[in-house]
Amino acid sequence: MARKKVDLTYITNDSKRKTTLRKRKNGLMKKIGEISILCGIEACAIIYTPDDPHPEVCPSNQGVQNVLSRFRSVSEFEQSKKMFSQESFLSQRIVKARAQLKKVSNKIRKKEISLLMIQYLNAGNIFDNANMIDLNDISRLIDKKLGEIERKDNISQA
Amino acid sequence: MARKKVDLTYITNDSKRKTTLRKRKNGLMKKIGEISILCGIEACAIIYTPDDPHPEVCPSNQGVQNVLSRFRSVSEFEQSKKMFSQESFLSQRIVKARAQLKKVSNKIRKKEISLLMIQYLNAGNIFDNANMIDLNDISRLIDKKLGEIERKDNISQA
DNA sequence: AACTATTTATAAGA
DNA sequence: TTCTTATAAATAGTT
Repeated sequence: MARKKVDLTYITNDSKRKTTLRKRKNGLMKKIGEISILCGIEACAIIYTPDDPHPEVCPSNQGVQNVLSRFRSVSEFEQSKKMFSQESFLSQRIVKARAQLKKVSNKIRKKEISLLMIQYLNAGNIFDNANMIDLNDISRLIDKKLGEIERKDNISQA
Repeated sequence: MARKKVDLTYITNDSKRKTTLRKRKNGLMKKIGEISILCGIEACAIIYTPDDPHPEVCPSNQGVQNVLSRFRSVSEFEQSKKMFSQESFLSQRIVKARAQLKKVSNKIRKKEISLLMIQYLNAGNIFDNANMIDLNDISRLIDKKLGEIERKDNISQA
């Protein structure tokens, strides 16, 4: 919108496109802020720019930042690798039990993931930093469910 | 913006606020569409309206819809409940094994969830309906990791 | 990065 | 709610 009516097609000129992106991104983020304040709602925009491997999230909230930084610390993945190696001492019998649990936990996990996705999509939660993207909540949920299984066997948590 | 300069504070009048929300939401969604096309990027807005328990996602893509509808079908949760009951026949020994796996799988799960969050936050994937929010991908990843554990015990998948 | 001529968005009114 | 319209805001092209 300005000197000329814009036709809604991909801008092939690289510098023009980049400029337009910068300008419109700013405008968009401003609008998000405005609608949030004016209407007392939660709104969020995610813009993925080609140069930056990380999407621009607005408003930049702590919860999202936490998850991002957590992911970036690859060390966690290294830890889990080590953990796997340590498992090698387990007996065949336990392995069979695992196959059982695997079936159950796969299902549980699917529910968990659906739930997580919903919590994320539920923008009301996105901004509730205290509750939202805290993975501990998910872990607790899992613990509870696994606890249910264990209770069925009249065994307290090992 | 119009007849009067808007002051950036919460609109207390209910009907006015609702009208403004509707208008600005439309504008915002339009802008999102424009920037996506003009700049050849992926952009996404999530707006949470008080009345609707489900946030408005733009662009409404199939992947997100799938997850939402999956969650809404509560029957799935009922199914998983039944599954848990069926587990009651399991022996003490298996229960002990479970406690072991629980520790492992909790850690795995945390990685999984971090990864999922990232995939979601990575807007480039949001729009890749074929790859993104398909929970089967996650399941496959989990299977692979559990497979790794089982391999350590020289046991093929049960 | 700043500047305008215009287009676009939209607050208020009908 | 929908349409209209005056005005504010956004922004395409320019400098």
